[in-house]
Amino acid sequence: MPELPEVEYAAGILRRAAVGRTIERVRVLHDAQRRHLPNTEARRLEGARILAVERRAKYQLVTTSEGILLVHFRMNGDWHVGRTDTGLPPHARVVFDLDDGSRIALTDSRALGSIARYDSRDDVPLPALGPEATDAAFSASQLREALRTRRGPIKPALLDQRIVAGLGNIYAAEALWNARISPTAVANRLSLARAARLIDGARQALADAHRDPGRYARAESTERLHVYGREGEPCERCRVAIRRIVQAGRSTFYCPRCQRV
DNA sequence: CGTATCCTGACC
DNA sequence: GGTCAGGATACG
Repeated sequence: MPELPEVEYAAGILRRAAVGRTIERVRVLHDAQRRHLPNTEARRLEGARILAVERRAKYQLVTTSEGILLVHFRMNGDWHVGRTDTGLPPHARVVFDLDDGSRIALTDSRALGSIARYDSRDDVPLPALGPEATDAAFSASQLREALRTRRGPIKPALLDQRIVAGLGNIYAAEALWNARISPTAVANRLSLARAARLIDGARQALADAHRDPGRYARAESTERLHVYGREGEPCERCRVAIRRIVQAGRSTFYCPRCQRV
């Protein structure tokens, strides 16, 4: 489920459901999760009050009276909000029962996501992150500077959160289609004009998603995507067949005609 | 830079 | 049975 717009949406769900509440019970239901949040850590959270929920890139930071939780959904994570008197949702990995009878569960079929607790904000091991694509201060010259040492293709560089925070595999492809730039273009040879187009393209892709946050949960999942998952379909702009290639082990979809190197 | 890895599930 | 999946990281 999660790229940045989905994480933003999920963080809002969590904030509304949990801020101001006290955690009564924590269960960690999967070995992979237990590595991030051992039972001793989980127990420390019982009785903690949830004070704030913030998002940075695809991370969620949950401030509690007993430390900070660093949450990452990875490929499949999501929050499920329900009641403590009902059954657990499928793939519930970490479950928080709150004092108002509500229940927050991290659901994550692949169990690649994580929740970890740290004593204070300074202890949270957030990696180096570039500016958010949606940050109005993020400029073409900044992007060029960040790409200065990248001699490889632009698309894998866009997935590097140190360059731009928040773009994932889908929106990186969509951003490049919007900007009419080939995913194989050499990153550090991007002109200033193309860097500007790419930022606009990324903002457009994220804005399109923002208008429709629950999209991935529904059947028409790729309905509003221009290239992702559309191998063989005609490009909306030029009708040439969308192509799929693999870069850095990930699928890249693009139009070979209107996305030029 | 690319590749393997952490996991499970869906699909061929 | 094999392949693929929206992420990030440790490695070579």
